[in-house]
Amino acid sequence: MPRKPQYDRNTLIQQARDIFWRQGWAGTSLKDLEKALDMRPGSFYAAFGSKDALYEIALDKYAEDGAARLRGLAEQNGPLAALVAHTTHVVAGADDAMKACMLAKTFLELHAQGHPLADRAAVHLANMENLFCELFSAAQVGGEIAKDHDPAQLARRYQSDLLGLRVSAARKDIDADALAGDIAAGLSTL
Amino acid sequence: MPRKPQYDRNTLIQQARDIFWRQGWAGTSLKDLEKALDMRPGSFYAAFGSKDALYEIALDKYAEDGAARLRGLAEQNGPLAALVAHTTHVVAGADDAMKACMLAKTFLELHAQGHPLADRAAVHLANMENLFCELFSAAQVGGEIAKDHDPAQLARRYQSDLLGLRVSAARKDIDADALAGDIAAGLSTL
DNA sequence: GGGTTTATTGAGTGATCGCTCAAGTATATA
DNA sequence: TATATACTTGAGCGATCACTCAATAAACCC
Repeated sequence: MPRKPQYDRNTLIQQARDIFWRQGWAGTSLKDLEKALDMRPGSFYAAFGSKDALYEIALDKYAEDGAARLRGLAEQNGPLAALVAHTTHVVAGADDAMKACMLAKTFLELHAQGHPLADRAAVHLANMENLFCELFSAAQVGGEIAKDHDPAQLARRYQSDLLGLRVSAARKDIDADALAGDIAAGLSTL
Repeated sequence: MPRKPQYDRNTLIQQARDIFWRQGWAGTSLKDLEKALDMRPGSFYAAFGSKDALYEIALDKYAEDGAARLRGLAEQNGPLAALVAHTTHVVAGADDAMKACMLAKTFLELHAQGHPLADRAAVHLANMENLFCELFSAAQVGGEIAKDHDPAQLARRYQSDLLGLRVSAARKDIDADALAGDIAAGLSTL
């Protein structure tokens, strides 16, 4: 009976994630999305419901992919090496505007308006901080870092450092690799 | 002959700076400004020319006031103590959304659009980084920190840490004072 | 192939955006 | 008090915003 959609939903979500990530919430119009996804308004709203709904899907995908990637690194190379590798990886992309964290950008843009997406971004940030905490704990258990540190404190500080790095990395007058190296070096002295 | 304006221009700029700082560029409509400044459109455009022009004035004031404050701290307490005090001061305000740096918020929001205000914010960030560099240099000359550091590297790292701190401080689930303490403590071990 | 179901199209909705301008008002000098 | 010179007002401009919906086209089952 039915007719199947022409598009691949997952691809569309990835494209939407990238354009939202780069341009932000207010900076991305429906015209931008229609152009990037090659969809007409009717199809768009049939598929996703609203701009906000798609943003939420894209934000969730961003957070899930990031966490999954770090978990994969930890399984392969151990917790501390994963954190070190993660530090340099997050600023390795080509697009400057996408070096900054989408969660941070979303939170900063929408927090003052009380927008639900800001709360959701904050939850994702907290989850990521918890993952960092787990990895620091595991690194302690494995003897990679000294026992006299509080993993939660290390996680809070590391996430803050990462956010700063990723804001700085979006600037073209900052040597992001050197800055990432400084932060990664700090991890190795724990 | 003429008639003097009812408002105090400097006060208006401060109010505009605060609302832009909190709500961002796209998040602040002319209606918001008219309400906050108690001005009708005609007066607004006679006084400032455009929303962008006022944002630029507000951004410049933000940057100048911040730099002047830090310079004052350095003259009173010396360069290193100034940096330590600055760290805790920037996250001491009451409004969460104004704990994040206005320069960073502006840059992140407008960079991808190629908006001139993003470039201006980046210049202000670079100027602030240079001021940090001067203070680290002075701290070295004064023997407050070891000689084997590169002041420019310290400045880059410190600014990045500050930006991360100020993003984190906007979240209500983060202990900003503790995080600021961690960063300030790091300064004292140099 | 006929009938059903769903995807797709694109003109068009009301609301809001930043902004203009002619008319009115207040203050200074003469 | 008369006149000149601003400042202030607010209705309303065209453009763009996110979004809707009736009409059309395509793919499936029988």
